[in-house]
Amino acid sequence: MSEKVTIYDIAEKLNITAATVSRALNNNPKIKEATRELVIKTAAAMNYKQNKLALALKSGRSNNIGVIVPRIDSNFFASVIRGIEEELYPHGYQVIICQTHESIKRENENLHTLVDAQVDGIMMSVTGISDENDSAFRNVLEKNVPLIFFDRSKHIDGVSSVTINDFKGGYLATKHLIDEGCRHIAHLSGDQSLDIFKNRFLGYKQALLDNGLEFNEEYVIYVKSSVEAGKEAATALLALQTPPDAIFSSSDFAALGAIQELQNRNISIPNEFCVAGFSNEPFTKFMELSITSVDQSPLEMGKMSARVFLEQVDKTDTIKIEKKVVLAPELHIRKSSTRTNF
Amino acid sequence: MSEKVTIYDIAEKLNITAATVSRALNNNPKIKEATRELVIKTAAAMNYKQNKLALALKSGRSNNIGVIVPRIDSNFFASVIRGIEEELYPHGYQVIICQTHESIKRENENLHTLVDAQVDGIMMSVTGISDENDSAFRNVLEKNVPLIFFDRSKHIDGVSSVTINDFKGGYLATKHLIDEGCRHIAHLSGDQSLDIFKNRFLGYKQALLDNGLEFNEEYVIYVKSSVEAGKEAATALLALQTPPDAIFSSSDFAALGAIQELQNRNISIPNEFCVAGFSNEPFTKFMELSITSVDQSPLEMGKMSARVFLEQVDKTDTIKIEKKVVLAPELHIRKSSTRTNF
DNA sequence: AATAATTATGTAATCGATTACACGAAAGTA
DNA sequence: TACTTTCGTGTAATCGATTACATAATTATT
Repeated sequence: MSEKVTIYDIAEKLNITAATVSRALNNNPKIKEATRELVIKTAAAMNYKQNKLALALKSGRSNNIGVIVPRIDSNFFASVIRGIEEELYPHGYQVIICQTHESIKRENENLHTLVDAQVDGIMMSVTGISDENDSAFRNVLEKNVPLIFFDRSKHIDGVSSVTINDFKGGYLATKHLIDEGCRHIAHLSGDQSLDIFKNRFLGYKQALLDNGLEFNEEYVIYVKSSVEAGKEAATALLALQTPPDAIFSSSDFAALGAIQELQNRNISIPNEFCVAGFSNEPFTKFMELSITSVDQSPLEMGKMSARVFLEQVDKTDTIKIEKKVVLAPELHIRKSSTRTNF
Repeated sequence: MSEKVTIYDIAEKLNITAATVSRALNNNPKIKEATRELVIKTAAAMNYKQNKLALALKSGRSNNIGVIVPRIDSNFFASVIRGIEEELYPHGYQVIICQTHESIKRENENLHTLVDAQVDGIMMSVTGISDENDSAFRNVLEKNVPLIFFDRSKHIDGVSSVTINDFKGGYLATKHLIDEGCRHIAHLSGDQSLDIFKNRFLGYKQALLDNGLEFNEEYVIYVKSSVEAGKEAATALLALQTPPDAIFSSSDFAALGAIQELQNRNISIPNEFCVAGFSNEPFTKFMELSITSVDQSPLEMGKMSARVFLEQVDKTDTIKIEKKVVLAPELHIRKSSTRTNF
């Protein structure tokens, strides 16, 4: 019942060769129409299924693509993957997922494993901890496997990327807080080895300067993306001689933590204090005190990454294409920063 | 630079045959120690990488497993996948993900594609819309591919499953609402073709009966898992002659919608009305009015599914193993249902 | 020293599909 | 009729690794 039917079985039954069967099934124009029909009919009758592994070995293409993310159970990464899968599904690619848990070692292992498995492309969000050793990336490129960074990117020749304009995102959020009347705006940033955090920070800074506000080193705190870290940061900021009256956080989770801490101290949001986050996590709009946040359009980012991959694959691999797509961030203004509503 | 090194290249360089190289690399005991060392050293020097596709073709095992879920961008499914990936990583399996978007057609396509790609196992959460045609599942089993259902399961011979005790989850949540003094408890259920919803419903019903409360057909509403559906359901319930004083929802999203609707009508939670949800989505504990919910331990569910798979793979495939693992649900009691705190 | 037993390696088939090349048959041309 | 094209199919190599079987080389046994 479970015996596999091969083109040889079909060939034997029809008294022809496997080559003819193969050609008939692949719509090779050199095959007589009658033969083609007969083969196709017989193949269907015998429940023939092409052996993808044999095809992969012969062609060197596995029809799999690999996706590497820090972790999959975050709404952002899961949404990007959703976008990738949906865009690639009609093209017959399967998506293999790998998690790094922010470990460089794991990232390198995943890169090697994917190359060894002969995936046709790799899309990834790099892990934070900077590593001078680019050998794993180089290995990918040397094997001519298209590599695309999304969101968290690195500057490596030959690698395309799909990111959002984090500078603009930081700028928009900060400008909005200024417009709401905040004058002492603090910033929760993240791992500075990642461009995304550096750029959000720079956008924040520029918005301050463009609007005649002083940039204050003390107002910048580097945190992990967690509720707890946000609480601690808020505590630290409130202990300053001149505490801020707003926070722009590079992480929605840290923003939530800060809000919780502020509320514990009976500081009224948004009247006394405004908060804006980044990523537009689903919970930001669910909260009773909904949280203003910068949307990164993860679904679109995933689809775009997939499209960039499709453009690169099958191209004459002599010409290296390096495409940089930058998506526009979108500020979602909500209660945590809307004084005009009150 | 990117030419692939094969065992033939190594063999040629050492003036031996590929068979010897293969045996040396696979620690075959029949190989002279000196030869083995020489081969291994040379392989490393030449930067040899085993061609996984060739191995897969020869062995019939791809070292890939497939995971099919309705969608990946839900915290629950993403967490299960995380668990699967983490458990399988040390064993060298790669995880291919597929989404059905609740479409039977898509589910069947995914099943066939995965079988065609010769995955070594499939783990999935079935899609709701019931389908009498089990041929896609049968195809998987006929090909001797281990199949494991998690969370949303179906009764099919030869298929193992990892679920939680949904009956108990429904019972616990309802009992808790009763203990808080609620006497008219409504229930938001889901697609009745899925066991998970039926069982949560049955648990709810049994808790009512065990505690001398009447089961009222009018109090049961079938909703989609969305905020909007929860709002509509709450509206409908409040329009009843005797409106309920509590809701046990099979979905956290619907529970949230109901809460929002109740708050809009200035109904005080939990004093006048209690609400409990299901799934323990991250946002339930983030809310200012945190939501009581039943936890399904998705990470553990994923890991357990992976373990069941590992037990089944490599077993003499004459003996069909069918394992049913039922995890215990855990009720997380929060503000939305805790009158004693007030 | 002759034979048996053991050990290490080579030969060739296999997994299933694709495809360059060869060749016979049919059709077209002079 | 004889010769060139065209068409359809067969032959056999290939992708890269594994492995049953055969054989050569070495060691053990009497």
